[in-house]
Formats: sequence, structure tokens, C-alpha cells
Amino acid sequence: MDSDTGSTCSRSSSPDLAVDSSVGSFFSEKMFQAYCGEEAGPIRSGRSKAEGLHLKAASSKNRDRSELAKDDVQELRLKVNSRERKRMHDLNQAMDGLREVMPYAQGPSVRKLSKISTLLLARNYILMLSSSLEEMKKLVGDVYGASQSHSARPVVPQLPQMPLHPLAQSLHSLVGSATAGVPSAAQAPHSPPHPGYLGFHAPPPLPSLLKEPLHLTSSYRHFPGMPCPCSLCQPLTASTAASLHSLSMGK
DNA sequence: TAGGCCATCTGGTCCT
DNA sequence: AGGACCAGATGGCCTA
Repeated sequence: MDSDTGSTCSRSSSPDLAVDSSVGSFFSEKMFQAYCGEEAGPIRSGRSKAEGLHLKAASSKNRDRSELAKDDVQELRLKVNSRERKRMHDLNQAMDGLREVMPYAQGPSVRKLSKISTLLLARNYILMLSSSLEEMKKLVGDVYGASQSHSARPVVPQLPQMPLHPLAQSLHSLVGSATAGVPSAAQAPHSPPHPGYLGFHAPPPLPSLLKEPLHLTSSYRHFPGMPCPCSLCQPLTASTAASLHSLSMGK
């Protein structure tokens, strides 16, 4: 389409168009001629209500008024098109904003996620974070309960073996001095997850990556191809993110 | 070359 | 009445 020539950014969902919204500068002249020219009518069958009114008025008046109506229709069409373009650009900007917070490698040389992939991945990411938060709450509850009744039993014997996820650290800061007496688990050495524990060590093809989350025996729900924030898993590294991204691209 | 993804135009519908 | 939203149609670009 002619209007596509206005795009300067290859394959970008938010083309950097310098569109004059009042004119619709890259609107195809041919389309306008087809649309407004003669009484052949629009390219496609129907007309909008407003246009119908314009055209009805034009048919019953003299030629001058007909010309006026054509101009009106043209102007109206430009305005509506411009609004729709802006709306879609805003939508794409929001989509870009969503991509920015997704756990994916990003850069000028990396192809961006498609819209559908972005939405599906975002959904799974939210589900993962939600379950992570629940797990952290439970963990903090355990730690807090243990510190309150430390005379009854030792403080969470396995805790030092596990690194504390930033989410958990945040929760600790939220509960403040309540956990001050608890040994810092974050300082403990991290025992790496066994190979294959994370989905992206042996990732499935993209379709399954973007479908249902994987349910494992842990209280966490581990998503294939997704970095896991749980205390047992490594944080997402740059290389992992890169490989993950290349997988999602699938091309 | 087929298929996927995208931008744009367009008409219809709903809402304010 | 005007604007927002939506879905269908169309054509371009890119990749396998």
C-alpha cells in the first residue's frame, strides 16, 4: 500500500511517521480518487452515516454543493483516518512499553516480539510473578513465625542454603525489624538448580512457551522458557535472556 | 513462494 | 454529532 512507504522503521509496530494529522500526508491519492471520484462511490460497498448524509445532500443539490460535499467527505475521511492511525500508534506504544518490561533481551539488533507473543508472554509472566509473590509471603510468614517462637525450635534450618530473591528481600524490608534477628539468608551460597529444572535449559518450541504454564511439584509454577524468580532458581542472566529471546523469535 | 506479521483504510456500532 | 472502538479487507515486507 502506498501509505506504507511512510514507514521509516523496518518492521516496527510503531513506525516513526511524521504524519500531519490534519492532512494525512501519506494517504494515497489513488485511494482518494477512487473513493471520491465520480459517482462510482467508495472502494467498498458501504458508507458511514456521516458520509451518507453528505452524499445524500450532494445528490439533491446543485453541482457547487456537490463539489462542496465531496470536499467535506474527503476532509472527514482524512480526519477519521488520522484519528484511527493515532489510536493504533498509541496502542503500539503501549505494546512497546509492555515489551520493555518483559524478561527478554532487547536491542536494536534483536527483533521484537510480535504482538500476540507479547500478550501471551505477559500473561504468563504475570501469573509467574503472582505465584512468586504468594510463595514469598509464605516464606516470610514462616520466618516471622519462627522468630517469634524460636525457643520452641531452631530457625528454619534449610533457609541458609537458599538465596533470597529480591522479592523476598522487599518483603523482609516491609516487615522491618520483625526479622532483624533472623540470619541473612541472602548471604548464603547459592546451590544451583539441577540441569533441566528450568524450562529454558531445554526449551520447548515457541508455541508451548506461550501457552499454559508448566506445573511442577514445587509450590511455584514454573513456566517453560521463563526465568523463575523462586529461591531455587538463578536469576535471569543476559545470555539466558538472549537465548530465550532467540527461541521466541523462532526464526 | 507461502505464510506470518504489520500498517492502514474503511464501515459499523456504541457511547458521551 | 462526534469520537472511540472494533473487525474485515488489502497490500507490503520479511523469513523459511
